[in-house]
Amino acid sequence: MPTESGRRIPEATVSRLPQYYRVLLENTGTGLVTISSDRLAELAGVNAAKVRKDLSYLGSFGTRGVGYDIEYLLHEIARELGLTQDWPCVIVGIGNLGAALANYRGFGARGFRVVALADADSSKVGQKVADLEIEPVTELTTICEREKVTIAIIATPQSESQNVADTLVEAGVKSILNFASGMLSVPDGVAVRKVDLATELQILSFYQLRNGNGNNGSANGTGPS
Amino acid sequence: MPTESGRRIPEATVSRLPQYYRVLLENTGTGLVTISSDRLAELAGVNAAKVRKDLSYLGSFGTRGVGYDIEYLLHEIARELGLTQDWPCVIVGIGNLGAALANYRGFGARGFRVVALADADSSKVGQKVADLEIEPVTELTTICEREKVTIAIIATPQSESQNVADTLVEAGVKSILNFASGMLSVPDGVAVRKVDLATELQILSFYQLRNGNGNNGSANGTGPS
DNA sequence: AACTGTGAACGTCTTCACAGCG
DNA sequence: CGCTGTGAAGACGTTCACAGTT
Repeated sequence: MPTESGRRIPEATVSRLPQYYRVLLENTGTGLVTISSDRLAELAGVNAAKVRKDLSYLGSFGTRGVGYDIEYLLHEIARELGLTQDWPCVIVGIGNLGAALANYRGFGARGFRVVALADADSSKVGQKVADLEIEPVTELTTICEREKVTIAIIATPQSESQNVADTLVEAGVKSILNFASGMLSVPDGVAVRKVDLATELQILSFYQLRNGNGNNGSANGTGPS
Repeated sequence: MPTESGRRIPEATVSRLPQYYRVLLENTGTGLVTISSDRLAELAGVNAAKVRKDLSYLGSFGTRGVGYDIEYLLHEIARELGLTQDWPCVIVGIGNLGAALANYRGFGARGFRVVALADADSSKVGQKVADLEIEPVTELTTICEREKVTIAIIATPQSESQNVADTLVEAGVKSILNFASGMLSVPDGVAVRKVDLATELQILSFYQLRNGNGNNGSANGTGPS
């Protein structure tokens, strides 16, 4: 895992930056100019020391005795996460979930525009979902090039997911969000994040058995308050 | 048999058990009776030592020189995860995502039955989705009691999510899968897992910027491959 | 010989506690 | 004084390497 510059940001920190970002966004327009690590921690549901350490990886732009300038911090996090850029996305597999994702307005931060939809089912091809026409998955390479796709969302059945991923990688896509249940093999340099509903439910099931235990998964997760 | 006193299973292990379970399921009916940690690791996309250590927390039921009996292992993992039981689920918030989840056949393991749907929008109440009639969210407490709901899925806008969670907790629900973007405050003893699409995309965006970096997320979390 | 089970080493993440600055 | 930034300690997770078992 090569790191290009001296400033290596731990993975755990990266996965929390979006939470801080959201909290900060919700605090703009409230008249508040600064926010303390304590307050930010409370709103994001984490420990204050963790907030300070996380932010210190981006540089030290808090003011002692005062806190962090909200606007400035937002800007810095956005820059670090690449939210100042436009990332055209394609969704592959327009079933229930794929269609819901296509329509999902809550993709939150701007910059993630769904620019194309693809499906293997020829009876779906040509239909419109969220103002986009579904294209045949056989055209995936062409689509990625035409739309300069950088992020792909796979919402196909698991049986197709590896093939789709291979095609995407071939077409130069470097980031994949995978909703299919299996693991994807991709070359180094391609990032994959997985969202698996069955897995989440099974983990909850475990903690349900062990009740009275406030534990939960942390990775993406939420801590018990 | 190993030390059997403290059977505490690390959280990281719990979050991988569903993956092993899925892989094992896919290997039933292939004539194979046993599987080695090496093979299981390869299929699950993890390190073999990790597989052995993870499974050793459940007890030691591999056979040296041979591997693990697939059927037996499946049974043990299912028992540990509580997949032998029935967990009635309610989905709150039947928008695009909630409806897709209601229709989602891929909830994978049996046992997670969606038994009720609720929404705050009165124009949706009474409509049928996935053969279930949408009920008013004001009835949530009644619904949970009537259906003996153990797991709730929140797919409402963030603004409603905390209220919904409070009601669910009040009604005795101990496990929540949260698709809304914010954090939920819940008492100890209630498990929350969060799935946030915007967060996932933002994390991918980060690694997109730092390209050439072979990093990726693991099951839920973030773990370099 | 093949493979598991596990102590020990190592690396990463979290938390504490306080020095340092405004 | 209030709050950040951070070294150091500790908890947790992963990986190695090999003893032990069939």
